[in-house]
Amino acid sequence: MADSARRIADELRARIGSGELSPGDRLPGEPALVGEYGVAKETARRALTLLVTEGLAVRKRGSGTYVRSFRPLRRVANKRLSQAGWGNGRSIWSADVDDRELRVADVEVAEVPAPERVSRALALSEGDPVVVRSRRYLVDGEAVQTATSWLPAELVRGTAITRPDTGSGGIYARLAELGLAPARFAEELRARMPSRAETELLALPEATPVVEIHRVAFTADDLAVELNEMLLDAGSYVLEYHLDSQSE
Amino acid sequence: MADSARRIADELRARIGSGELSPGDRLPGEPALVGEYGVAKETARRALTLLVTEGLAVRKRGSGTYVRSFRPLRRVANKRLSQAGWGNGRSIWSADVDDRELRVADVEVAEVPAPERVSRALALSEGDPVVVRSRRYLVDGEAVQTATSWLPAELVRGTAITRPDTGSGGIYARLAELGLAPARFAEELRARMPSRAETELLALPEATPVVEIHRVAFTADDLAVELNEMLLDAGSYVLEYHLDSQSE
DNA sequence: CAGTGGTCTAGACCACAGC
DNA sequence: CTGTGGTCTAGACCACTGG
Repeated sequence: MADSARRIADELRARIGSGELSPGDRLPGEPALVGEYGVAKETARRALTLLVTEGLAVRKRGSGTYVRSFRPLRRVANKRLSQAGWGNGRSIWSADVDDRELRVADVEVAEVPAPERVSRALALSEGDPVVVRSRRYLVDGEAVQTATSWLPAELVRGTAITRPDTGSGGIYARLAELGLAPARFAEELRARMPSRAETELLALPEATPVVEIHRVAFTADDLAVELNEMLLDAGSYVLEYHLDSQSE
Repeated sequence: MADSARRIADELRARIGSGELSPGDRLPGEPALVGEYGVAKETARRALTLLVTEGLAVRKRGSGTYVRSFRPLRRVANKRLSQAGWGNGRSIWSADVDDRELRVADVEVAEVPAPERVSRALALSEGDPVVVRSRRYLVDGEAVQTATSWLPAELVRGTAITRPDTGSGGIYARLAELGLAPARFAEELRARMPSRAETELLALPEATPVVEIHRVAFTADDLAVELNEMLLDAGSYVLEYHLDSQSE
């Protein structure tokens, strides 16, 4: 009788793995498990919680618990290289490549003193003025990513970068016009569980990690011109990188 | 009285955020919370569970619940570029850069028919023979990563690649000797919650995501010579990539 | 409206850590 | 041994979903 919750979860997991239960299907509910296995409601609940924390199921209040589906977007960090000779035999995760479109929402712009981590990344002094641009990206009306860009205010003041609509080509086109075209990027990634606030911001299902990406853009002269802090719903993305050799 | 668990978690989270409780500190236990807040033990437990699922705390059976610490390794995907002019103002997450050493353990080698996803990635036919090399990486005796490499058996049969010890320089040096030096890599990443088996394999704390990396190595002639499937403890890593321009 | 998940209580017994 | 977390029960009430 020990570990009833685990045992029930194991059986349900096996039914998911075997394909008997497909993504989107409704799992047996709490009352059903109470009946089938003769356990208390809280125990049935715990069994379902195990699946939820493994990312295998999502709960829908008032409706049921469902097998989760995974339909990621593909984020290609370096688009140029990706068009070259990589067609040999790739694509491990199939992704709805480009049917769905990223839409930008909730753009906000402000000028503030640089927080410590930002001044460090941009090689400024703490408190130096920076322009902050934050926005969210939606797919099919659902938030999948937030992004906040920080740029040295001295460099971009008076340009379209300080306005919500940066015009055709976006920030990087404007930087290029200033003679500050980004030539290199450094990305740092981390995956972790979201805070409560982040869970609400991205409307994340339970047990969904986030990927935090910090990207610094450098000009050809190695001047740091932008720090972009992104937060991605890990369940919505496959990230792709293409690297030249000597890479390990 | 509504949402007691959430309220208690909020207070504890604030005490962690303010620095009153530091990484490694012991949180008030379940009995303590029962006393302080006048709730049932299960409710106190739920409060702590909230922090655990946010990755802010870890439970130690028979001992207590502790504020979690985050001391990641830095995995630099392209080492060569990283030594160049990136010193301008980097390093958003401080990481114990290179004090700690990755140690390889549990190396296993076998020759098997290629599973579907492997044959696809390597542009083989399903069932074609492949050499599989799997191993785990330990830091301070703790598993932080597993890796499984798949190589076309026709290419590498009879070489050191089919032996546990591949010799100096590893797989890539041996491939180079065969005229199959990797010139490019394609990496695909995904972050997700681990299965139970993966949790045990990597001895993961609760609420720790994993990062799954699939990397295909190509020769200069665009021949796919290796698929490496890696699984990283997300709490142990910061991933770093360096990209040239046109990268978005 | 009935059925679902969401939260909570008060109690029980167990397994493990550390003194 | 005592205190900690780990699991479970039996019941209660609430909030939301969908027909």
